[in-house]
Amino acid sequence: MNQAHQMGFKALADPTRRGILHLLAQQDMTIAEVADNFQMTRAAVKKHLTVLKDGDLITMQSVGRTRVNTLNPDGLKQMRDWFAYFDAFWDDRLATLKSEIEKDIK
Amino acid sequence: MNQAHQMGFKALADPTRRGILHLLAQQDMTIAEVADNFQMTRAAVKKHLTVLKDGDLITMQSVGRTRVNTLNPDGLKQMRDWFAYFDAFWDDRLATLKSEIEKDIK
DNA sequence: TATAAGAGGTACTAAATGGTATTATGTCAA
DNA sequence: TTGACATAATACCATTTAGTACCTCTTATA
Repeated sequence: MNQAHQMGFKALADPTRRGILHLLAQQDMTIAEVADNFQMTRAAVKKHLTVLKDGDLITMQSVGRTRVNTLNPDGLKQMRDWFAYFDAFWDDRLATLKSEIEKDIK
Repeated sequence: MNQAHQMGFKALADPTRRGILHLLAQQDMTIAEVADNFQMTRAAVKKHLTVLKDGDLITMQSVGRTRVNTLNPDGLKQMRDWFAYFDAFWDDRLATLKSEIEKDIK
């Protein structure tokens, strides 16, 4: 359950990888095309893509001799859903009520 | 902008820290109380709390000789909102449409 | 008031993990 | 077969994590 989020959150913890996700949100890209958008070697970019794949945030598909990387909406959605645990706090009125109750208890 | 998320995502990348957030969602806790819920030293837990604070996910308030840690809903909300960038993908119909269009292009 | 105990803060260290570059090897289409 | 693309292995350096030890500050009490 919570363990499923570990790879995903680790993948999101790097700014380069979040940048890659933004790129792939625009269009699918090969490794070389992704690498063109960053000042680092293709090998380094490839490892970031592997981390994103392990985090289930993208998928890879071989097309001829290239490999196309595609955003995985399901994986991203699962990450977003982790925050649902805190839904009770989003509503300011509920949060205020909660803190008032806690004050009374003390 | 995006930089603001860096500390937050780094804070969420650790399972212990996510566990701490779940604890604090139940009730505010001192450092010692948080540490009682994990099999690691108080010093280690304290460091995790500092990371969470730097990520704006919790707040700390000194009360006498104790320090009370409180969940920061605003910080969590900002993290969740990062995913809004991908809103176009949540809707399965849009995603399907997108992939169909791409097929046509190829 | 003096002092001991409790809570927290920090510096230092060691181990583990992560990021990148380099180099070498493999694969496939023109 | 050549060149573009991809993968694998290695090495080096930076960062992260957790533990130990010692420090300050607050509170309680002899």
